[in-house]
Amino acid sequence: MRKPCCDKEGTNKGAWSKQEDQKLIDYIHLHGEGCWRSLPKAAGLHRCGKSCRLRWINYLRPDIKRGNFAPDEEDLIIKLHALLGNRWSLIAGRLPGRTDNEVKNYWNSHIRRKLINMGIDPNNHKLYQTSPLLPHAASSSSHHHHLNLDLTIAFPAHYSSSPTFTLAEEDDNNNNDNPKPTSENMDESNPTLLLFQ
DNA sequence: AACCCTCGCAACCGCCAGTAC
DNA sequence: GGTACTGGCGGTTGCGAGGGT
Repeated sequence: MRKPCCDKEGTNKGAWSKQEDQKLIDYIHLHGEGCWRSLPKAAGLHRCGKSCRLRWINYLRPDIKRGNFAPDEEDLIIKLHALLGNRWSLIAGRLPGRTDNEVKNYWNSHIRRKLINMGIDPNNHKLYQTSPLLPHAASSSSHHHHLNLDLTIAFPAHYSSSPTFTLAEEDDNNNNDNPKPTSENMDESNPTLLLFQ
């Protein structure tokens, strides 16, 4: 049988040093990604393979876009989250240069709070029935999420500033863990999902 | 100046599906 | 066919920075 990916004894943990980063970068430039189990030893790193993978994927990869999220990126995250839920890797896959960890962190630290302040429940993207912040939200919510009859856009009316897009092409190619909504499985409160059939 | 609190982010942990043995 | 390992994912934690008192 194979050996475990790493023995926890004798491995560094916590923040990466510049030297460790450089060793990892140099090794991957020479040998490419993959085989994370054997990489630490081969690269001279006292790290778990998993830790190396994470460091590379989330921080060292040359194609990573760093810095603030643009408004359209934020918009897209909100929309994708409304469709996919907390499937950060899928969401990040649609934002070039962004990692799932970054998207997840940005959601939890910025967007989530922003939606709450707008009176929107970040879990289901519906307006709160009763909001301490927006006392009038209860009356307006019944209009918003039950009467979204705009079939050209797949999101609730409170996301109206956003551009339209479709997931259809990827679903056709590979994606069976994101089954297309059907009249059987769709949420009746969200009629717009029918667009993806 | 010192202390406390909050926030953002990097990194870890545990779980799971796929797959090698 | 069963077991163990790998790679990937989402949830969570912990630390450092910055702001407030």
